[in-house]
Amino acid sequence: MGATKTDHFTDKQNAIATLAKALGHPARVAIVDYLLKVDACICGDIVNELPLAQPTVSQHLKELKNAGIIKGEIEGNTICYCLDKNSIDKLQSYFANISIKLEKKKKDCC
Amino acid sequence: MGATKTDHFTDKQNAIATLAKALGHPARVAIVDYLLKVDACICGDIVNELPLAQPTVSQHLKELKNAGIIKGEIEGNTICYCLDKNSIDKLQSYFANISIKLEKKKKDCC
DNA sequence: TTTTTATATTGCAATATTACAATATAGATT
DNA sequence: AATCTATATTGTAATATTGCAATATAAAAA
Repeated sequence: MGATKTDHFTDKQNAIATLAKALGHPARVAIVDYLLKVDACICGDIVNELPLAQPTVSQHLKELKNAGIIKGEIEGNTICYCLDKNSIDKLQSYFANISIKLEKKKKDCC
Repeated sequence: MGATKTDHFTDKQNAIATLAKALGHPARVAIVDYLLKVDACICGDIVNELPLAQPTVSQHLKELKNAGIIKGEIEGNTICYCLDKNSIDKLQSYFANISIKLEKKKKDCC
């Protein structure tokens, strides 16, 4: 017990959950916001932007990368991290679809 | 250590993280999918739809409710759970906004 | 009123996450 | 080559999450 029962759900459900989970921490949302704000890929100063120690930031970046929210390559002693539009679009369309279905429904009982 | 440093981030970042975190588990995504599929609010049979024990499902429902993804009221020995369109829309517009900004960018270095 | 039915709560064990100090790594600079 | 700089990894402690058995709760049905 304690481990998520991933194999009992559909691939799509797991995929959405993985992406959502990656953004389920304010530091990682902040990283995404920062990547958008600077409008660039090379963000060597991201550690200075967050109220967290360098290893912690590195760990959060790793999780975002593992989940597919960002992609990045090592370039010497700097890093090139970019948002992966494909993943963002997956989330966007998932929620847009829900929203549309809720709009049609209107049986607003709660 | 171990606790999330919530107070170091903006309210919006925390709000998005809370909503995303709630959907960061496939069982909770499955619950959302099911609420959409049945197109109704009263979903007493949700326990039978998931590969999890009743207390576990109850706990996931509680987390979805705490995060604001669903709203619900107790009605006798059945439950009326609905998706909260407001929360879904928050997520949808957050990701739509990111997507639009990424579209404009085009400096696809990674 | 007793029983049934459906959901919630409690308690607990297994696992995962969060955070950081210390250290490693590797390209850039001198 | 030695040093600097930026990021990654390791190890570890604190906390959170996941899952379920056992139990509680409360309205409905008998």
